[in-house]
Amino acid sequence: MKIATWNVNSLRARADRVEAFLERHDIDVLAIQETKCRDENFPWELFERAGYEVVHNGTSQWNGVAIASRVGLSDVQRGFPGQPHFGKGGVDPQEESRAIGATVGAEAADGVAPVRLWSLYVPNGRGLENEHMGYKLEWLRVLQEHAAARLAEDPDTRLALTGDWNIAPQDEDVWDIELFQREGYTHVSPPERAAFRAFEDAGLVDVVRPRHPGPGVYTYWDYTGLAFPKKKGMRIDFQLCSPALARTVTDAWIDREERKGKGASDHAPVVVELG
DNA sequence: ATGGTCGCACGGCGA
Repeated sequence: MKIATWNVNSLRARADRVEAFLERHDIDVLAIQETKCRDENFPWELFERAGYEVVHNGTSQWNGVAIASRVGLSDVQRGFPGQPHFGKGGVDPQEESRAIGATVGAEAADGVAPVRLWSLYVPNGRGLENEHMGYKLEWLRVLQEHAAARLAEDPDTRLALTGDWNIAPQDEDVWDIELFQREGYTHVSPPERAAFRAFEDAGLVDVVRPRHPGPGVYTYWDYTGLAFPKKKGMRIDFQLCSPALARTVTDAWIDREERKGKGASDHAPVVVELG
């Protein structure tokens, strides 16, 4: 079973690319971030045509997460328990469309057991002193508690937290760490990295890094300033797997080719294969 | 080349 996660930066703008990606790599399950649409604008027919069930959490033109599967899709959760809300200046806090969970793989033809999968779009943080940063850290804290509790109640759980984490956990995960530290950039700050490490401390495993160690291995390149050809990228998209699931991973990789050419998302898909 | 990159509510904001 092949599971991919991909921040598509608008599903409608990327519809042809998404369809071609699913076919090219024979993807069974796709966790999508930044659909950038509400349900009424969601391209349902794309997935129907391609033979996938799909579920979506999209409440505005921002954010939006989805899971598409051709091997079963059940027990959908829109948002995780206690997911923090955000309102500018604390006014009218809303739950943003940044998380959707579902069980996939119950109908896997290869006999692979079901997986509890989350498609996550972690808040950006925007600046070290910005109110979005506190929101980001709290959002991650509650998500980590949820994942750790699931692992504690069932150490054999097959859980995957996938998506755009908006954190570069290691110095080698950005093209110039000295620049990032000098300028006080987000994504590399100690509190953000501690928030990410807490997931690893709970037992979740980045199954891609051991197979594709850095430096220079990225999942995101800014649209501006020719960042992609200049190799100025960041590794911020991850598939974190519970120990029981990580043990069954047979391959994992980043589809850097997908970042090439006209009409690419600024993120590359991250693919994991389970045996 | 006085810009520079995309996406979304068409235009200022988010990344």
